[in-house]
Amino acid sequence: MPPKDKLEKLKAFYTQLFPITEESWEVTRRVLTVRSYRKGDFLVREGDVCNYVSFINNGLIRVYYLVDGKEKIVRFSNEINYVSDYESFLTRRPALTFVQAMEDTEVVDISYPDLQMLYQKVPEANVLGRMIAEQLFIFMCNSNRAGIKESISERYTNLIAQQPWLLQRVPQYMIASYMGITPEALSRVRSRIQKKDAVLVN
Amino acid sequence: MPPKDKLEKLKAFYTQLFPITEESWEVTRRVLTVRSYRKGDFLVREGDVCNYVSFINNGLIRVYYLVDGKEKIVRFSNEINYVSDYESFLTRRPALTFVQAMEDTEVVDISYPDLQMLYQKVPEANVLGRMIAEQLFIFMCNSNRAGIKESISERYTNLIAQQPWLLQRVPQYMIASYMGITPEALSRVRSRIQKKDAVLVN
DNA sequence: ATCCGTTATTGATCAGGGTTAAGATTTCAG
DNA sequence: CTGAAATCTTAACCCTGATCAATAACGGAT
Repeated sequence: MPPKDKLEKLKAFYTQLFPITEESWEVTRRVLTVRSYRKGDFLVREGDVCNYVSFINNGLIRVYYLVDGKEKIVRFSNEINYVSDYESFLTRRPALTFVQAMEDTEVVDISYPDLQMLYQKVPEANVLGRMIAEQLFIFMCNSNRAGIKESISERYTNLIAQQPWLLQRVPQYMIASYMGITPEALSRVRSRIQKKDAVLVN
Repeated sequence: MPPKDKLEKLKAFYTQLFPITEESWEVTRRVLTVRSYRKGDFLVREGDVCNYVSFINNGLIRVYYLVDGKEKIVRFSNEINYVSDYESFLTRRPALTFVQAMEDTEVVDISYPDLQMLYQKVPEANVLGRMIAEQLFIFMCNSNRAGIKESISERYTNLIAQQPWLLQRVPQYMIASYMGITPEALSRVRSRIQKKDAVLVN
């Protein structure tokens, strides 16, 4: 069982979503594992069946597809968030993504069998599992909509407005990949934005 | 309370996901409503807060964004599936989509407050709610991946392989919209595919 | 059968992002 | 501080799908 101080963030995350009784929490604690990754380590590789859902205590992780030798990033997850190839985790089929630490990262994770056990033994687990799936769904709706309704320069400005830490912690060519364009295209977009800003200032 | 025969498909859908006790089902039945839409009717309009999740007994429904006066279809749902602006439903914020019947359609729906009541009173409801959110998530992963990994002609051939009924029930310009391209572009893709097929036959 | 509105096809041109290549800038280990 | 690797920028050209426009095919109503 992991030490209490490593679980504080996770417990706060939970209780903010749904009140959990002390007994339920004690049952849950027993199946949690603290794990550390170094920058560059893989949590999941394409072809693995993803066996864990990981709550990030600190650090930064990216999820990407490899298409014709090129990385197509689909998600960045940082501290106080979950990360997983949740699709592979749920379906028990080989992952089609890579999940990689971009910084030294500490996570608290739970295995698939342990989570199924919790779903049976701890009633609140189902509520939490439902809410987490719902939040994932809402997040995906948002990023889908960004792809459909926004121009590339709008997407970029919105992205850095919503997740300003990306600019500090993620190289631009990965932000480009996340936006579905090449680094060159993003560079052009940025210079256009800068020129427009300059005009507005004058 | 709706007549039993209108709920058979829904009950079969549920029990296949998770066994539900007769008592729980009786509680659930009481809050279900059968509703009919004519071709062209809207279940949700942009700006409405979506108040229902609807299970489709029969018919066909599309969900789309309106961008610069143009419809961008994001989902087709047919019988034995759910439809809703689930994002608006969950967040209780105005919908950003339109949800419209493409054929005369009969649904069984549940309102937001009734579903919250079920989540509190009927333990299985949380399991079902979790599983439905998980399935939605998996579905979105799949369509995201199609957009990322597949060429347009691959997407088209996969689409009609996976959902052949689309071809019969949906005009091509809407399939194009669903694929994120113009009707003209889809028409050209189709003619290219046909030529290739012809070559293979000879 | 005919008409009209809808849907599908085809062609010409255009625009935006991809590709390639070169150079500039930043980062960081030694 | 220095040099190498990684990252970012800029420019030229290319290619795919968008746009615009005209025509053809289809489908339902009379």
